[in-house]
Parts: sequence; C-alpha cells; structure tokens
Amino acid sequence: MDYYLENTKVFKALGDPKRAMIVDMLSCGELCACMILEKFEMSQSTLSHHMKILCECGIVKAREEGKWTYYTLDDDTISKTKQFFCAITSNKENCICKENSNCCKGCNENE
Amino acid sequence: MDYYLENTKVFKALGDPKRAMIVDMLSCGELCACMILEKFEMSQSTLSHHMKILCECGIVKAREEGKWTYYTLDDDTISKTKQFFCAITSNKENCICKENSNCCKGCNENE
DNA sequence: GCGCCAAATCGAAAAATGTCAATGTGAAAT
DNA sequence: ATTTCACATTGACATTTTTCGATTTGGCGC
Repeated sequence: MDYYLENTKVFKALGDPKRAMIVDMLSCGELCACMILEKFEMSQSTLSHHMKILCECGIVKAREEGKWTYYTLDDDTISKTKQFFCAITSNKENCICKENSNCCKGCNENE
Repeated sequence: MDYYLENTKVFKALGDPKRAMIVDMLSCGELCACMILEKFEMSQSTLSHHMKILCECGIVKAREEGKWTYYTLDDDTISKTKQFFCAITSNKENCICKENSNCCKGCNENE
C-alpha cells in the first residue's frame, strides 16, 4: 500500500542514529550544511547523501543562498508522521481476528 | 550516542512498510503468527524474521502458548518512542549556531 | 577571466537487509 | 512413539544502503 510506503520513508530516514541526531540539531533552528558537518566525523559527500535522504522523505527542507545551503525541519511532515505513528499504534476496533480464520486457538474465542 | 542508537532501532523496524502494517494489525489486539501470515504474500521464514526485528527493538512482545506464538504491542516502548520523536523534532533553545563557528553567513547573525 | 569555496554527484567497495527453501525444534494429536 | 503442526534458524542469494575519494557545478571575490 502507498499509505504505508509513503509514511515509512520518514521512519527509514530516522532509523539511522546520525540522521536522527541531525534532525535533533535542526529542531533548534535553521543550520547550514557546513555547521552540521563540523559536528560529525564523516566526509562531506556522506553528509550530503544523508541530507538528501532527509529531504526526500520530506522531514527536512533545503534553502539555497549563494554558495550555502540551509536546512530546516518541515513541520507539516513532522505532524503527519506523528499522526501516522499514532494511527498504527493506538487501539482500534477493526481487528482481523474477528474474521475467524480458524488457524489458531485465539481465532474462535469470540463465537 | 547510545541514546540515539537505542531509540532509532524502533524507527528502523518501522521503516519497512510490511512491518508497519504488522504493527497496525497488532494495534487491534493480540494476534498469532499464523493469522498475520495469512494477510501477507511472504514465506513463513520471512515473517518470522520480521517478527524477530519487531521484538528486538521492543515494540512487539511475544507470548508462547503451546505450539502457537501470540504477539502484542508494547505500550511502554510505544510511548518512549513517541517521546523521543517529539524530543528530536520540537523546538529547543540550545542551538549549536550560538557557538559562532564562522563557517557560513548565518553563524554571525547573533553578535 | 581566474581561482576558491560550498555542496552535489559519480563510481566503487564494503556492509547490511530482505527473501526464500531447507532444516531444526518443541508441543500436540494419533 | 510417530506424525503433524507452528514457528525459529540456517545458508544462500540479490538488492539496498553506507561510505569514501574524486569530480562536477555554481556562486563569490579578486
């Protein structure tokens, strides 16, 4: 399903500790790439790659100004992702077990 | 940092659309492996592998009963992960830009 | 124009991941 | 005890991801 694929891209991006740290930094406000690079032991091309992944899933936006690129968090994607996380983890009523597929003991409980 | 590594494991697990779907299913209540397997086009060994990843990051708990294994979501891990997500995305005051590293235009704004 | 700087892109190598068929394990039924 | 069933583990393979050095691109200062 597209619904899952789209939303899990953000989780995939945040699944890397360094990218989560970058997001954490950006939560304080806009930063340029060079500033982020200073805080990590990684090559410039590697950071550029991580930033691309963060931008592609929508959680980070890039703004170019002269020779610099500034990054910020995207509030809209963040709230959508929060909502998705809540949606897939909060209790719902449409349990597939009600279909009684008879594959295990629990399937017949609600007869 | 361990703080990031620990929490991003959950995101990594949820970064796969099929695993996110499984979590969505489990939000309706406990399910046995066979029931989950019915809903996907994947081999039994592949499902077992996905369930292991979901269990290892803590978001899913396994309960064995006879020859069946029942899975449930772990509320504690879910709330911790929500908290982590909020922590790294909500505005904070300790911006590293205040250090004035002079690497770009924005670094000198607050002098 | 020329060279310098910030950042993106390319190409390649190493590591991790997703998937399956085959096999192992432990419980239940006969 | 033997078979069957649910699930885990293993080994193998293809794909994806991570990372780097080298190169390219585009802006800025001289």
